[in-house]
Amino acid sequence: MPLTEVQPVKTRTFSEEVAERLREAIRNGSLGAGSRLVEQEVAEQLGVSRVPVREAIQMLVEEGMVRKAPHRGAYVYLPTAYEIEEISSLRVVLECFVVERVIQNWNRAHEERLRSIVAAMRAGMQGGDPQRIYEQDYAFHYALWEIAHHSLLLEVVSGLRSRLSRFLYEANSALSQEGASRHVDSHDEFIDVLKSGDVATAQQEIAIHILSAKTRILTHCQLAPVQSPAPPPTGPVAAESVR
Amino acid sequence: MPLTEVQPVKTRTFSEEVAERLREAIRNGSLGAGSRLVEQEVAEQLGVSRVPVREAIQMLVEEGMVRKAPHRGAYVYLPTAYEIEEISSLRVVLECFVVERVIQNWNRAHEERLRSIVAAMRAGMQGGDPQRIYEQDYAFHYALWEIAHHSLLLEVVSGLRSRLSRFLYEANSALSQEGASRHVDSHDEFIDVLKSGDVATAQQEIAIHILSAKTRILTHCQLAPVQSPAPPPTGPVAAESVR
DNA sequence: CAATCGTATACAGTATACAAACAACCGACC
DNA sequence: GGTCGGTTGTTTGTATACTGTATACGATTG
Repeated sequence: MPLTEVQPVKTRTFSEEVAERLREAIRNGSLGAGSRLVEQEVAEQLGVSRVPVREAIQMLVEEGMVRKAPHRGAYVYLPTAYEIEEISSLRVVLECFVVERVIQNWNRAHEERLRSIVAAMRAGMQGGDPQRIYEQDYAFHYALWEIAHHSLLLEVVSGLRSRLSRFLYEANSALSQEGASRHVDSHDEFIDVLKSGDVATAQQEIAIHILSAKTRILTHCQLAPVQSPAPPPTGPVAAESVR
Repeated sequence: MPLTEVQPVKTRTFSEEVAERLREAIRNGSLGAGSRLVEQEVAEQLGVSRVPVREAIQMLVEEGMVRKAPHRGAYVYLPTAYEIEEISSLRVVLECFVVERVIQNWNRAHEERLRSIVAAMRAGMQGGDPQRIYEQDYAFHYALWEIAHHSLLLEVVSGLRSRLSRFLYEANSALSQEGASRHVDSHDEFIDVLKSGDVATAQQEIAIHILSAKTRILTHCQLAPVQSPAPPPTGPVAAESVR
């Protein structure tokens, strides 16, 4: 018996689960910038022991959302405007590389996949569902990364984007109706460019896409005022309500 | 009191210490590809408990030296030739970006710093010290990354290079006398190009540098034979002598 | 004899307990 | 009054014990 349609049981560890909760809490703002992540507190709130919490925090450190120093603990990190610039400039370089490879690998199936994502995005827009737009925007990029067929590139560039996720969500929510509409349309136009095989134009397009996202973040989101060389926030900022 | 030149006392945790030992063991081959890293065993051999070992292994996973699957443990990973290609192609893209920024920021002090590194490299070559050549080669790149003044770029590109470190050391050791000499000279010539401000040429040079390193690795080092979708090596490959 | 299931064993995942380190506070001494 | 030094509390770092899962091997049945 082949037993198709049967998915393997997802075996997520507590660590991953905790990391997901913390990511969510940071993204939606209930864990604001500077909040200290005290292992004991988080563990009690989520009903697990400190070990999974430690590992979860470590994951967030890798992802750039949290910083920590030995014996001094972890806290939610707020990037500076300069760091947003850094991330975006790297994204431009890497996404241009992605585009180059996508065009090399281009085929009909890829086009359909991308078109359907844009369709879902448009549906979300018409339904007034910013969350869905955000998700489909991510799906679009993720599809491009996969089409590029370069697993390491995917890892790096998706990691970069995840560093912006909490701001992108916020900034895109503030998009006007016409703005969102133009945003969605630009994706369809971008597919046309990919299809035409014009690498230079496609790279220019995606660079504009990334830089406009950066601009939206810089104008709509609160960021750290200056370069912050001081590691920990001195004040005991309460880390309330993780779930 | 400004107290420049004073570095904070580095308070290394056991985790970092263990990670360093494991890295070294992998680099010098005493932990060969496919060796399983059993937490209990490593902990006993190094005289610490399992917790620091877990964290150390996690670090190596981030660095790409080790893979792990839930409930199945960790093992030393041997990249495929394709993955070496992936790493190198990304390095080309990123180092070209580095070069662009280095030229933008170029000044006299930077030139002197790079020249002195090449001088040390040449000394190591004449002294027949391949270890030193390797170190100075790293120092050269690290200096470039710093001059680019882009901390995230530094993080990403240095991480990429660390994935190659164990192979670069091996491949560069096999360099002939004249080969090493040409290698060193090429660094001085590269500084000249940077000084001239010719971005395109500098990018071409560094691309050649990276791709020749790749070729050396592919020809001199043993790599995984095929794409390895099978995560763990089934056989209980003994993990002998970590220290 | 083959295929499948049960059972044992090994090891990662998790919980709890203890020790060490940092930071803040407070008192003493210049 | 300010600085130095001890003292205490909080929090991380580490050790140990326990639980759950995966794999292998042997038992059982057709």
